[in-house]
Amino acid sequence: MAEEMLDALDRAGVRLTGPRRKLAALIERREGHFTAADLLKDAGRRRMGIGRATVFRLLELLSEQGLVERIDLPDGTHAYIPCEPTHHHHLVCLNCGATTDVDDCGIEAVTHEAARRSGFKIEQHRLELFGRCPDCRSAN
Amino acid sequence: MAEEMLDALDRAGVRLTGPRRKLAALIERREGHFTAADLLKDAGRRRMGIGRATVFRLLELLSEQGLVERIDLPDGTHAYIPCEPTHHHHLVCLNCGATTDVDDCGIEAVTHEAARRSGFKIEQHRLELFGRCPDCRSAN
DNA sequence: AGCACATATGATACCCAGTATCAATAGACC
DNA sequence: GGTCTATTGATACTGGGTATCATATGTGCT
Ligand SMILES: [Zn+2]
Ligand SMILES: [Zn+2]
Ligand SMILES: [Zn+2]
Ligand SMILES: [Zn+2]
Repeated sequence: MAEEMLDALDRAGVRLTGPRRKLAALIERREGHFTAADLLKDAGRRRMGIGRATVFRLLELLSEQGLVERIDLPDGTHAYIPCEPTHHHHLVCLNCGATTDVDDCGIEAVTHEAARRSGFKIEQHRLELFGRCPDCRSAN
Repeated sequence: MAEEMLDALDRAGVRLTGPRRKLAALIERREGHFTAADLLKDAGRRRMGIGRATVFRLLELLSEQGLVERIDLPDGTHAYIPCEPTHHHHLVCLNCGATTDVDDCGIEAVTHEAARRSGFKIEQHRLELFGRCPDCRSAN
Protein backbone atom coordinates (compact mmCIF):
# COMPACT_ATOMS: atom_id res chain seq x y z
CA MET A 1 0.00 0.00 0.00
CA ALA A 2 2.97 2.25 0.50
CA GLU A 3 3.85 1.09 -3.00
CA GLU A 4 0.49 2.26 -4.18
CA MET A 5 1.07 5.71 -2.76
CA LEU A 6 4.52 5.98 -4.26
CA ASP A 7 3.22 4.85 -7.64
CA ALA A 8 0.52 7.46 -7.49
CA LEU A 9 3.00 10.16 -6.57
CA ASP A 10 5.18 9.07 -9.45
CA ARG A 11 2.25 9.17 -11.81
CA ALA A 12 1.39 12.61 -10.50
CA GLY A 13 4.80 13.72 -11.68
CA VAL A 14 6.31 14.61 -8.35
CA ARG A 15 9.63 13.38 -7.00
CA LEU A 16 10.00 10.21 -5.02
CA THR A 17 12.03 11.64 -2.23
CA GLY A 18 13.35 10.08 0.95
CA PRO A 19 10.93 11.83 3.29
CA ARG A 20 7.99 10.84 1.11
CA ARG A 21 9.01 7.20 1.10
CA LYS A 22 9.49 7.18 4.82
CA LEU A 23 6.17 8.87 5.49
CA ALA A 24 4.35 6.52 3.13
CA ALA A 25 5.76 3.62 5.12
CA LEU A 26 4.58 5.21 8.36
CA ILE A 27 1.11 5.74 6.98
CA GLU A 28 1.03 2.13 5.92
CA ARG A 29 1.57 1.01 9.50
CA ARG A 30 -1.23 3.13 10.88
CA GLU A 31 -4.56 1.63 11.82
CA GLY A 32 -7.73 3.62 11.58
CA HIS A 33 -7.67 7.35 11.18
CA PHE A 34 -4.76 9.51 12.17
CA THR A 35 -3.97 13.17 12.38
CA ALA A 36 -1.08 15.09 10.90
CA ALA A 37 0.24 15.38 14.44
CA ASP A 38 0.15 11.59 14.84
CA LEU A 39 2.28 11.13 11.75
CA LEU A 40 4.66 13.81 12.85
CA LYS A 41 5.03 12.09 16.20
CA ASP A 42 5.66 8.73 14.48
CA ALA A 43 8.44 10.30 12.48
CA GLY A 44 9.86 12.12 15.47
CA ARG A 45 10.00 8.98 17.60
CA ARG A 46 12.15 7.35 14.94
CA ARG A 47 14.40 10.36 14.61
CA MET A 48 13.58 10.71 10.97
CA GLY A 49 14.19 14.41 11.04
CA ILE A 50 11.14 15.11 8.98
CA GLY A 51 9.78 18.62 9.13
CA ARG A 52 6.31 19.64 10.07
CA ALA A 53 5.64 21.24 6.68
CA THR A 54 6.70 18.13 4.81
CA VAL A 55 4.05 16.09 6.57
CA PHE A 56 1.31 18.51 5.66
CA ARG A 57 2.59 18.78 2.12
CA LEU A 58 2.54 15.02 1.61
CA LEU A 59 -0.90 14.65 3.11
CA GLU A 60 -2.18 17.26 0.73
CA LEU A 61 -0.57 15.52 -2.22
CA LEU A 62 -2.00 12.15 -1.26
CA SER A 63 -5.34 13.75 -0.68
CA GLU A 64 -5.31 15.23 -4.18
CA GLN A 65 -4.57 11.77 -5.52
CA GLY A 66 -7.41 10.32 -3.49
CA LEU A 67 -5.18 7.94 -1.58
CA VAL A 68 -5.97 9.55 1.67
CA GLU A 69 -9.10 11.33 2.66
CA ARG A 70 -9.40 14.09 5.12
CA ILE A 71 -12.42 13.77 7.32
CA ASP A 72 -13.91 15.89 10.00
CA LEU A 73 -14.61 13.96 13.17
CA PRO A 74 -17.69 14.76 15.23
CA ASP A 75 -15.50 16.46 17.80
CA GLY A 76 -14.35 18.92 15.16
CA THR A 77 -10.84 17.63 14.66
CA HIS A 78 -9.41 16.73 11.29
CA ALA A 79 -8.11 13.28 10.58
CA TYR A 80 -6.92 11.31 7.60
CA ILE A 81 -7.91 7.86 6.39
CA PRO A 82 -5.87 5.91 3.85
CA CYS A 83 -8.20 4.69 1.11
CA GLU A 84 -8.82 3.87 -2.49
CA PRO A 85 -9.10 6.67 -5.02
CA THR A 86 -12.64 5.81 -6.06
CA HIS A 87 -15.83 7.41 -4.89
CA HIS A 88 -16.82 6.04 -1.56
CA HIS A 89 -17.49 7.02 2.00
CA HIS A 90 -16.33 6.05 5.43
CA LEU A 91 -17.72 4.36 8.43
CA VAL A 92 -15.76 5.50 11.43
CA CYS A 93 -15.69 3.92 14.87
CA LEU A 94 -16.25 6.61 17.47
CA ASN A 95 -14.41 4.55 20.04
CA CYS A 96 -11.25 3.19 18.47
CA GLY A 97 -11.05 5.04 15.17
CA ALA A 98 -11.28 1.96 12.97
CA THR A 99 -12.68 2.73 9.55
CA THR A 100 -14.37 0.84 6.75
CA ASP A 101 -15.21 1.93 3.28
CA VAL A 102 -18.78 2.19 2.12
CA ASP A 103 -18.44 2.01 -1.61
CA ASP A 104 -21.98 1.62 -2.68
CA CYS A 105 -23.32 4.94 -1.62
CA GLY A 106 -26.92 4.74 -2.72
CA ILE A 107 -27.64 8.38 -2.28
CA GLU A 108 -27.96 9.31 -5.91
CA ALA A 109 -31.72 9.19 -5.39
CA VAL A 110 -31.43 11.61 -2.50
CA THR A 111 -29.29 14.06 -4.42
CA HIS A 112 -31.53 13.90 -7.45
CA GLU A 113 -34.60 14.65 -5.44
CA ALA A 114 -32.88 17.44 -3.53
CA ALA A 115 -31.69 18.98 -6.78
CA ARG A 116 -35.15 18.84 -8.28
CA ARG A 117 -36.79 20.53 -5.32
CA SER A 118 -34.17 23.19 -4.74
CA GLY A 119 -33.06 24.06 -8.23
CA PHE A 120 -29.45 23.56 -7.16
CA LYS A 121 -27.01 21.80 -9.41
CA ILE A 122 -25.34 19.33 -7.10
CA GLU A 123 -21.66 18.91 -7.77
CA GLN A 124 -20.31 16.98 -4.84
CA HIS A 125 -21.44 15.35 -1.68
CA ARG A 126 -19.98 14.11 1.50
CA LEU A 127 -21.41 11.34 3.59
CA GLU A 128 -19.89 10.13 6.79
CA LEU A 129 -21.22 7.45 9.07
CA PHE A 130 -20.15 7.19 12.68
CA GLY A 131 -20.73 4.41 15.15
CA ARG A 132 -19.11 1.48 16.89
CA CYS A 133 -17.11 -1.21 15.21
CA PRO A 134 -17.76 -4.91 15.96
CA ASP A 135 -14.81 -5.11 18.35
CA CYS A 136 -15.86 -2.10 20.34
CA ARG A 137 -19.43 -3.31 20.47
CA SER A 138 -18.53 -6.65 21.97
CA ALA A 139 -15.87 -5.16 24.24
CA ASN A 140 -18.74 -3.02 25.41
CA MET B 1 -35.76 33.98 14.04
CA ALA B 2 -33.66 35.84 16.53
CA GLU B 3 -36.71 35.34 18.76
CA GLU B 4 -36.46 31.64 18.16
CA MET B 5 -32.87 31.59 19.26
CA LEU B 6 -33.54 33.64 22.36
CA ASP B 7 -36.46 31.40 23.26
CA ALA B 8 -34.28 28.35 22.90
CA LEU B 9 -31.58 29.89 25.05
CA ASP B 10 -34.18 30.72 27.65
CA ARG B 11 -35.51 27.18 27.56
CA ALA B 12 -31.97 25.91 27.90
CA GLY B 13 -31.81 27.77 31.19
CA VAL B 14 -29.10 30.25 30.32
CA ARG B 15 -29.27 34.01 30.74
CA LEU B 16 -30.60 36.31 28.08
CA THR B 17 -27.78 38.78 28.11
CA GLY B 18 -27.12 41.86 26.02
CA PRO B 19 -24.32 40.36 23.97
CA ARG B 20 -26.42 37.29 23.23
CA ARG B 21 -29.36 39.37 22.04
CA LYS B 22 -27.12 41.47 19.84
CA LEU B 23 -25.39 38.49 18.33
CA ALA B 24 -28.68 36.73 17.68
CA ALA B 25 -29.81 39.80 15.77
CA LEU B 26 -26.60 39.78 13.75
CA ILE B 27 -27.01 36.12 12.91
CA GLU B 28 -30.54 36.81 11.79
CA ARG B 29 -29.30 39.31 9.21
CA ARG B 30 -26.79 36.93 7.74
CA GLU B 31 -27.43 35.15 4.48
CA GLY B 32 -25.99 31.75 3.80
CA HIS B 33 -23.24 30.33 5.90
CA PHE B 34 -20.91 32.41 7.99
CA THR B 35 -17.84 31.91 10.10
CA ALA B 36 -17.18 32.93 13.66
CA ALA B 37 -14.82 35.53 12.23
CA ASP B 38 -17.63 36.96 10.08
CA LEU B 39 -19.84 37.42 13.11
CA LEU B 40 -17.03 38.96 15.07
CA LYS B 41 -16.41 41.41 12.25
CA ASP B 42 -20.11 42.28 12.10
CA ALA B 43 -20.07 43.07 15.78
CA GLY B 44 -16.82 44.98 15.52
CA ARG B 45 -18.06 47.18 12.67
CA ARG B 46 -20.95 48.27 14.86
CA ARG B 47 -18.74 48.95 17.83
CA MET B 48 -20.62 46.45 19.92
CA GLY B 49 -17.60 45.72 22.03
CA ILE B 50 -18.29 42.01 21.97
CA GLY B 51 -15.39 39.76 22.81
CA ARG B 52 -14.02 36.99 20.69
CA ALA B 53 -14.76 34.34 23.29
CA THR B 54 -18.37 35.41 23.61
CA VAL B 55 -18.96 34.76 19.94
CA PHE B 56 -17.57 31.27 20.15
CA ARG B 57 -19.48 30.60 23.32
CA LEU B 58 -22.78 31.61 21.79
CA LEU B 59 -22.19 29.61 18.65
CA GLU B 60 -21.52 26.57 20.75
CA LEU B 61 -24.68 27.11 22.76
CA LEU B 62 -26.79 27.54 19.64
CA SER B 63 -25.16 24.53 18.14
CA GLU B 64 -26.08 22.43 21.17
CA GLN B 65 -29.66 23.59 20.79
CA GLY B 66 -29.60 22.70 17.10
CA LEU B 67 -30.37 26.24 15.98
CA VAL B 68 -27.13 26.54 14.16
CA GLU B 69 -25.12 23.83 12.58
CA ARG B 70 -21.45 23.77 12.12
CA ILE B 71 -20.37 22.44 8.77
CA ASP B 72 -17.06 21.77 7.17
CA LEU B 73 -16.75 23.36 3.75
CA PRO B 74 -14.87 21.55 0.99
CA ASP B 75 -11.96 23.95 1.43
CA GLY B 76 -11.58 22.79 5.00
CA THR B 77 -12.91 25.86 6.77
CA HIS B 78 -15.63 25.73 9.37
CA ALA B 79 -18.82 27.64 8.93
CA TYR B 80 -22.20 27.91 10.60
CA ILE B 81 -25.66 27.72 9.15
CA PRO B 82 -28.75 28.89 11.04
CA CYS B 83 -31.35 26.14 10.90
CA GLU B 84 -34.16 24.21 12.50
CA PRO B 85 -33.42 21.85 15.36
CA THR B 86 -34.66 18.76 13.55
CA HIS B 87 -32.67 16.15 11.75
CA HIS B 88 -31.81 17.39 8.30
CA HIS B 89 -28.92 18.17 6.03
CA HIS B 90 -27.70 21.07 4.00
CA LEU B 91 -27.28 21.94 0.42
CA VAL B 92 -24.59 24.55 0.14
CA CYS B 93 -23.81 26.76 -2.83
CA LEU B 94 -20.11 26.60 -3.58
CA ASN B 95 -20.24 30.01 -5.16
CA CYS B 96 -22.25 32.31 -2.90
CA GLY B 97 -22.72 30.28 0.24
CA ALA B 98 -26.51 30.14 0.08
CA THR B 99 -27.94 27.11 1.86
CA THR B 100 -31.12 25.09 1.77
CA ASP B 101 -32.29 22.39 4.08
CA VAL B 102 -32.77 18.85 2.88
CA ASP B 103 -35.09 17.42 5.44
CA ASP B 104 -35.98 14.17 3.87
CA CYS B 105 -32.71 12.43 4.09
CA GLY B 106 -33.50 9.08 2.54
CA ILE B 107 -30.31 7.47 3.59
CA GLU B 108 -31.69 5.20 6.26
CA ALA B 109 -31.53 2.45 3.66
CA VAL B 110 -27.88 3.23 3.02
CA THR B 111 -26.96 3.21 6.68
CA HIS B 112 -28.87 0.01 7.30
CA GLU B 113 -27.10 -1.76 4.52
CA ALA B 114 -23.72 -0.44 5.59
CA ALA B 115 -24.36 -1.55 9.15
CA ARG B 116 -25.37 -5.03 8.02
CA ARG B 117 -22.28 -5.52 5.90
CA SER B 118 -19.77 -4.06 8.30
CA GLY B 119 -21.10 -5.15 11.65
CA PHE B 120 -20.86 -1.56 12.86
CA LYS B 121 -23.60 -0.06 14.94
CA ILE B 122 -24.22 3.26 13.27
CA GLU B 123 -24.95 6.06 15.67
CA GLN B 124 -24.80 9.21 13.64
CA HIS B 125 -24.31 10.33 10.11
CA ARG B 126 -23.43 13.46 8.29
CA LEU B 127 -24.45 14.26 4.78
CA GLU B 128 -23.59 17.43 2.97
CA LEU B 129 -24.41 18.34 -0.58
CA PHE B 130 -22.48 20.98 -2.45
CA GLY B 131 -23.27 22.65 -5.73
CA ARG B 132 -24.61 25.81 -7.30
CA CYS B 133 -27.77 27.59 -6.32
CA PRO B 134 -30.30 28.69 -8.96
CA ASP B 135 -29.03 32.29 -8.89
CA CYS B 136 -25.42 31.32 -9.36
CA ARG B 137 -26.34 28.92 -12.12
CA SER B 138 -28.16 31.53 -14.16
CA ALA B 139 -25.57 34.21 -13.40
CA ASN B 140 -23.30 31.66 -14.98
C1' DA C 1 29.22 8.45 -13.40
C1' DG C 2 28.87 13.25 -13.37
C1' DC C 3 26.24 17.85 -14.12
C1' DA C 4 22.69 21.12 -14.08
C1' DC C 5 18.57 22.60 -12.58
C1' DA C 6 14.17 22.52 -10.75
C1' DT C 7 11.77 20.56 -7.00
C1' DA C 8 11.54 19.41 -2.32
C1' DT C 9 13.09 20.00 2.34
C1' DG C 10 13.15 21.76 7.08
C1' DA C 11 13.91 25.72 10.27
C1' DT C 12 11.71 29.60 11.41
C1' DA C 13 8.39 32.72 11.75
C1' DC C 14 3.93 33.52 11.16
C1' DC C 15 -1.44 33.41 10.87
C1' DC C 16 -5.87 32.08 12.37
C1' DA C 17 -9.41 29.31 14.94
C1' DG C 18 -10.53 28.13 19.19
C1' DT C 19 -9.84 27.81 24.44
C1' DA C 20 -8.27 28.74 29.41
C1' DT C 21 -8.07 32.18 32.91
C1' DC C 22 -9.80 35.56 35.78
C1' DA C 23 -11.18 39.97 37.63
C1' DA C 24 -15.08 42.84 36.58
C1' DT C 25 -20.02 43.05 35.11
C1' DA C 26 -24.71 42.33 34.89
C1' DG C 27 -28.89 39.02 34.61
C1' DA C 28 -32.40 36.65 37.63
C1' DC C 29 -34.88 36.07 41.40
C1' DC C 30 -36.34 37.51 45.83
C1' DG D 1 -32.77 47.45 45.52
C1' DG D 2 -29.70 43.59 46.93
C1' DT D 3 -27.60 39.18 46.46
C1' DC D 4 -25.54 35.75 44.16
C1' DT D 5 -24.15 33.32 40.28
C1' DA D 6 -23.62 33.19 35.25
C1' DT D 7 -21.52 35.77 31.82
C1' DT D 8 -18.37 38.90 29.85
C1' DG D 9 -14.14 40.60 27.59
C1' DA D 10 -9.10 41.28 27.90
C1' DT D 11 -5.26 38.66 27.72
C1' DA D 12 -2.56 34.96 27.01
C1' DC D 13 -2.13 30.59 25.23
C1' DT D 14 -2.55 26.27 22.24
C1' DG D 15 -2.57 23.80 18.04
C1' DG D 16 -3.37 23.24 13.17
C1' DG D 17 -1.77 24.82 9.16
C1' DT D 18 0.98 28.01 5.87
C1' DA D 19 4.62 31.43 3.88
C1' DT D 20 9.42 32.08 3.36
C1' DC D 21 13.80 30.97 1.99
C1' DA D 22 18.44 29.22 2.07
C1' DT D 23 20.00 24.49 1.56
C1' DA D 24 19.74 19.81 -0.03
C1' DT D 25 18.44 16.27 -3.27
C1' DG D 26 15.94 13.87 -7.03
C1' DT D 27 15.89 13.56 -12.12
C1' DG D 28 17.11 13.87 -16.83
C1' DC D 29 20.78 14.55 -19.84
C1' DT D 30 25.38 13.55 -21.48
ZN1 LIG E 1 -13.84 0.46 17.34
ZN1 LIG F 1 -21.31 9.10 -2.43
ZN1 LIG G 1 -25.08 30.63 -5.08
ZN1 LIG H 1 -29.92 12.23 7.78
